[in-house]
Amino acid sequence: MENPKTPKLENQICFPLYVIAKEITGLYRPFLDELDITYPQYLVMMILWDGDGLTVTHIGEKLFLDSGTLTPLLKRLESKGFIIRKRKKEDERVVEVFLDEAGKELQQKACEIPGKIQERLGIQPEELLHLKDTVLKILNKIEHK
Amino acid sequence: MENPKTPKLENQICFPLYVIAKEITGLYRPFLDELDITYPQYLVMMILWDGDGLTVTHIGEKLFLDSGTLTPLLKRLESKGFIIRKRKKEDERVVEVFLDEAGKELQQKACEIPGKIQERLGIQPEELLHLKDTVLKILNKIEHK
DNA sequence: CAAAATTAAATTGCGCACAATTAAATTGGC
DNA sequence: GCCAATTTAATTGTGCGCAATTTAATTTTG
Repeated sequence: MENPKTPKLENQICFPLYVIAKEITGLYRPFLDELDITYPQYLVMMILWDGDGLTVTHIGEKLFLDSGTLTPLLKRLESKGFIIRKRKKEDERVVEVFLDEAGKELQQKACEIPGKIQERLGIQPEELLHLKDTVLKILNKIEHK
Repeated sequence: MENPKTPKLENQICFPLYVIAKEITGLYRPFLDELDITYPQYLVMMILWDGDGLTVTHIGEKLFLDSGTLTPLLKRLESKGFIIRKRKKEDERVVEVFLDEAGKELQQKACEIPGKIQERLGIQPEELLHLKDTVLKILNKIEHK
């Protein structure tokens, strides 16, 4: 402990972010358990509810994930009947992802989640928006270097 | 997409937090690679540099991690010579964690990291402090319910 | 004191996250 | 048209992260 420059947990900015991300996904867990999906799977489903037929690469760009993470995740969603993976005819390298029936039904059930989370968080929406703005601004800086 | 309450990625507060936590740990990676440790291992080492001899449970409370995560992580740190795990004589259930020689040497090398990260982030320290305050405030609310 | 309850860590099992490599399809250059 | 380069997913391997269970030690209780 001689060196005054020794990194300390309480000086870290990344650590609180790492913790809060874990804690908030923990808040989602009971609700997502009922839908039989995980938080990363929920992220994928949200993208597809907004319009399906996206490629694995495109989903990865939106979520900052690579095929090493997505391929097995998508296979799990497919095996549960939430999505369908189809190789594109014009380019057999590409896999397009579509909603399956159970995935469309899931959408209705998922509509209750945001409200429940907000309630559980108990924080002013403006404050959350401000936090989000700050985070997005920093993310933008990190990405563009 | 009929239901207007359908959760959307761009409305999520958790998603940007999840992304920024991943991105910032990504910034640490090249520097931590040189020390042959991961980010979670770095968190443990920071705690020990501040004073060693803590129990697994105590470390877990500081990092919000359980023994299922910590036990194998600590074994990896031990096998690399950074720490030593010792069962307490007065209570054999308890494992206390101490710095080993390589772990003390690591401390000196690690002192350069915070500066390099801050440089790479290129963000005003005040802004980071404000972000941290906001996150800690929200974390406090979540914890105490 | 002995049985029950509690506590601490380890173990098991599953699902990310990511680097590195591989396999297959497509594109571009000559 | 053919070969090299590129692109897209999939695969392999390692390390978290967490729920659930197990094991062992200690404490509490009757």
